[in-house]
Amino acid sequence: MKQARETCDCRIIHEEKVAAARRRALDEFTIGELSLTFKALGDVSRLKILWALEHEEMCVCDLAALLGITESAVSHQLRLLRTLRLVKNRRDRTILYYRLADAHVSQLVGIALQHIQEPAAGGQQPEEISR
Amino acid sequence: MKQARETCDCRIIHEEKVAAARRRALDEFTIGELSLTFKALGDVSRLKILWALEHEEMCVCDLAALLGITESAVSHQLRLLRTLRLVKNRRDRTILYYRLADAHVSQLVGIALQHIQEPAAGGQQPEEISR
DNA sequence: CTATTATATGAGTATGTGCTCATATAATAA
DNA sequence: TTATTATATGAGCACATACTCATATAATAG
Repeated sequence: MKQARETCDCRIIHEEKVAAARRRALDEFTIGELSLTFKALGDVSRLKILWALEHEEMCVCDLAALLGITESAVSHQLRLLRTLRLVKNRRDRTILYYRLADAHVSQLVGIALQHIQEPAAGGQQPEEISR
Repeated sequence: MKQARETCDCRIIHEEKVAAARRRALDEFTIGELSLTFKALGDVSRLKILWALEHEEMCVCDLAALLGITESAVSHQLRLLRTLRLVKNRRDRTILYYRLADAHVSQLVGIALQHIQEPAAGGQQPEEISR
C-alpha cells in the first residue's frame, strides 16, 4: 500500500493520489474539446457577441456596428462559435440572423459572472475593506 | 421610430437593436474579467489540473507527475489560477496542497462537458445517426 | 547558523490567435 | 442573364501565451 513519504525526494510524492487521478482523468479528446469551448469564450469580442445574442438575434452587420470592428472580423468569430455549436443562424431574405445555440452559453456566462463578482470570499486578505 | 430598412445600404441595419444592445452591454472591465476567466479554463493543462483538484487536493509535485510536465510549468499555471481565484492552497509542513476555490469551477466545467457531449441536438444535419 | 526541499518567478522562445485587407460565395434584384 | 448585397474565407502580420531553463524564495531539517 505504498503510502508515499512526505519528503518528496524526487518528483513524485503521493503515488496513490496520482494513480487515482489518472484513473479518473478525462480522455485527451474530451479535454481538447473542453479547452476549445472555453477558449472560444475567452475572448472579449466573442463574449460581447454572445452577450448581445443572449437578448436578441442579430445580423453580422449589427454586431460589427455594436462591437466597432469590421464585419469580416465578426464573421470570423461567428464561424468559430458556429463550429463549436455555441451559436446558430437563420436566413431572412438576404440577412442572416444569429442567436445562441442553446442554454449552455447563458449558463456558462452567468456562472462566470457570479464568480468574478463574488467579493473575493473565502478568507483571502481583504485588501480593500474600507468603504 | 426609425425601424430600420431590411436592405442594409451601409453597415448599420437595425439601429434600434444595436442601440438596445449597447444599453444592455456589460462594461469593458467586466467583459475583460470574464474573458480572463474563460481564457484560464481554455487550456488543456489547466483543465487537467482543475479536473484533478475537483476530486482531491494535490501538490505541485503530484500534478507535474500527473500531467507529465515540469513542476515549473505547473507552478506557472497555478499562479494564473490563483490570481483568478479558481484555486486555493494550504500548507502542510513543506508541501502546498492545492484545491478548487469554490463551486463555480466545477459548475463551469460540468456545463461545458454537457455541451460538448450533447449529440449536436437542435436540428443540425445528423451526420452520424447510424449506431 | 547552514543545507535542503518544495515551490515560485523571470527571461527567452516557439507556437497560437485575432485582426485587417482582398477576394470569393450565395442569395436576391433588375 | 448581370448587378448588387450580405456574408464568408484565405493570407499575412502583430501580439499573446505556454513551455523550458536558470535562478530566487520560503519553510523546515540538522
